[in-house]
Amino acid sequence: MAYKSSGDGTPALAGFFDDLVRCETRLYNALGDRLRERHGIVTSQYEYLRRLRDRPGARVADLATEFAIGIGATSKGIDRLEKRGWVVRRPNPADRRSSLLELTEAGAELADAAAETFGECLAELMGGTFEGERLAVAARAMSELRATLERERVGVPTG
Amino acid sequence: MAYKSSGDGTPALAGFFDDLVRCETRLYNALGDRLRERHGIVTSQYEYLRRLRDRPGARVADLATEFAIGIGATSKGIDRLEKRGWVVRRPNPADRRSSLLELTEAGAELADAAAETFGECLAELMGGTFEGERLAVAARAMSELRATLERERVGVPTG
DNA sequence: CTACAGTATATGCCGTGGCATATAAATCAA
DNA sequence: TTGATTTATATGCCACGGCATATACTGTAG
Repeated sequence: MAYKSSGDGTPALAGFFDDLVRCETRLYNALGDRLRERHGIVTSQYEYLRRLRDRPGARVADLATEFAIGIGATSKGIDRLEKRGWVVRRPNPADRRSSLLELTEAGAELADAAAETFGECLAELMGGTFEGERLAVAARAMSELRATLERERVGVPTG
Repeated sequence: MAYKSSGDGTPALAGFFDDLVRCETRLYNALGDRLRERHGIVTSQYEYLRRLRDRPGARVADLATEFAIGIGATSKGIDRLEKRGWVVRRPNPADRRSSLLELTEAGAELADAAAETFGECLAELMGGTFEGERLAVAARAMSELRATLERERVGVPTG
């Protein structure tokens, strides 16, 4: 009878969600502060760059699906990176409606430098609390939750 | 030598952070969809209402600190709830610069109804993956990480 | 009491995302 | 082929948060 699923407001799940949101907010803010001061980008931009560095040739829709944000927002996000000279849209030979996205040389260099900052900062922020067994357990849980949410297409914005 | 703290990009922490952000985004979106259709509010507004229901008399700055968002944003968020008749700013007898925030009767009813929706939805979304021991372990980890981040005032916006 | 530093909040401008819609291209039906 | 439908993206309008600043008030030094 532990962990009732309703009626009592599922306090365990609600508490977990609350902690999840607060951790995400603070980490995202803190990483953004550091990335901004060192590289002039924010966390969401770092995520685009890293994704395109690791797997070039993605389409706008691929990024939108992965980040669970809208396609319009993704298109505008790529516009901003393109204007700054870090990303290029190359024609997609298989489908002229879409483009294949790639980092420019400057974009690749920025992605590498920002990844270094990102890793350092994350280690500073979480290294003390999260290491070894605790990190492994929490990471596995979040990974499986993520897989479930993605499989069921939970929380995908409209456009 | 496991879990190096830099150079290799701290893959374990980076992967965990990535999963954390994706889970948060999808859950926040999905809860917002449901709350919007049933009650005409979004997740962030639910969070204000629940907080004020559970602990009335908070000031704007108290909410900003708890949610790790700016004071300006919090003030505007409360404006919107006040315009809809769910929250009132009462004069603070101890300090005329600030107000004490309370739910109206309509606000309290909404908070209760929305909490029911919120709990149900969360159970649908996470109940399968997260129960029993796994939930307990992940919840403890996130709770301690949150406590650390709050203690060290990580990721607090400027204004 | 007065001046001044500090605090709490409100407001303006900007960037970013959601949603609706527009446009172009691919796909399908006949 | 032609027209209808679907798909992929771009764009416009709105809501919301960050940051800078303005305003009102508090506390303190003299």
